[in-house]
Amino acid sequence: MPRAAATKTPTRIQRQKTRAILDAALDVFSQHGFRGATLDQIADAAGLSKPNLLYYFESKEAIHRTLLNRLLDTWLDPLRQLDPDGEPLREIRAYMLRKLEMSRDYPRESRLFANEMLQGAPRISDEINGQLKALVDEKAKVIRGWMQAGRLAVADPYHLIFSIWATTQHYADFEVQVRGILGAAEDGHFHDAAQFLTQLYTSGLTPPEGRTGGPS
Amino acid sequence: MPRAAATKTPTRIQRQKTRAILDAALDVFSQHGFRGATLDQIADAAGLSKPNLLYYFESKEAIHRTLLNRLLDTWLDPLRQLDPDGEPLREIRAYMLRKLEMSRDYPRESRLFANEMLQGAPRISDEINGQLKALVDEKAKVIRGWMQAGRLAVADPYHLIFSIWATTQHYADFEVQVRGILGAAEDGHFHDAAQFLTQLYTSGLTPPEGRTGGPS
DNA sequence: AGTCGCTTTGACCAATTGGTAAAAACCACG
DNA sequence: CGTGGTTTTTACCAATTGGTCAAAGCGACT
Repeated sequence: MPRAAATKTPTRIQRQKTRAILDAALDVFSQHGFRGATLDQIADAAGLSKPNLLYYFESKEAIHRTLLNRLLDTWLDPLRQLDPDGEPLREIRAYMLRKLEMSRDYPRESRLFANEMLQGAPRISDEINGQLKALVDEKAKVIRGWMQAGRLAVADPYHLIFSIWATTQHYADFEVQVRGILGAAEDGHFHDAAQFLTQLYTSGLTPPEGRTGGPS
Repeated sequence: MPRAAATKTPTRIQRQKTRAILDAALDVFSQHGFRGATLDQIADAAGLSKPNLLYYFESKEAIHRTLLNRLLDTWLDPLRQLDPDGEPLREIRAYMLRKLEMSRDYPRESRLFANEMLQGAPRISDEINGQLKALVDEKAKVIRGWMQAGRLAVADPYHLIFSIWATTQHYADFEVQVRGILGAAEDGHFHDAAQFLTQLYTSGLTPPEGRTGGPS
């Protein structure tokens, strides 16, 4: 029984079922939050009986914890890729677009995260005050460096990052609202969003006049 | 018994208790969502017994419905105030600031709304496709008018509105995250946010060159 | 074919959940 | 100070919830 910390080699069935469970759980948790989700719902969605589900995961919380842990890694990746040696404006825009793509490709993950935040991040606050804060601090420093070098309009780098998070995740988290107002679109309006946000951040961050640092 | 549609004059006690219940319910629902909230939690927070609570409201859903109805009204107010006859850039900025103030002063309402969206808006989709859409359509047309008159940089007005919603509500909905990264501040960093967003939208929406419409 | 370990099931539990019924307590008003 | 309506409590309920347990089923390998 895999219930006590991975027994050596996970069987093919084990990997397969675990994946099905996590996928189903992502559906349910991202929609209803931790408290609002039930094991029966998850088991149903995964095509298993509840006891069978609990054969693969110790508890409801264990499933949720697993999801959150996996999430944070991929979630922070776009920011990690922000290159201190790149061209500032291009880097910011590319970061924003990567986040937007994440919202498009992983909306459930975005909503899972949002749900956790709304609840006061009871099971993820450590990571927020740890990993996440550290990474944001680091990148904020990079951005501030660019600004001080005159290669980017001066603005608070933290709030800049927040605004990128907010605007991009909005299309996943508030998808229903967007669809309600703009109607259903094949790509969920991500193309238009990308264009709008590119423009907003381009004109919002282009430095006023002469470039200090760049080549010619 | 007030349980069957308001009996004429609501007693002082009735008004008082109903308010306490709604306030407590706002706390609980905004944190845990509809499914995740329990009547016991709400009753506790309101300082009542569960049966006593159910003396004032028919059901859990009735409480939630009441909250959502009241919410939508105040929620759309900032947008309603957007004045077609005002100075475009000032109007947009003022709207953004009003929304930001709402996030600061009514964070629970913001989270209640967010929770409902995350769940797919099962009990509010009518209003979204009705009232909300109508208002947004109307104001988007106003904004597009400003853009076509050269009084505002050209951009998709819908996505502009979405970005304002996203950036401002972020400070309420993701408050834990903001606090985790920036530390606790008296005003929850709303001053800095206001400054950043003002700058972003000002430079992002200022029309490129000659003003067409305005007085000299 | 047998068997050993992995997987699944059915029956079950205690706690919690939304909600009810009726009696008791309270309160304003004549 | 009593009385009629309002408010609150006590005692319940059936359904759902997260979770357990032992028995049954299954599958790969000898």
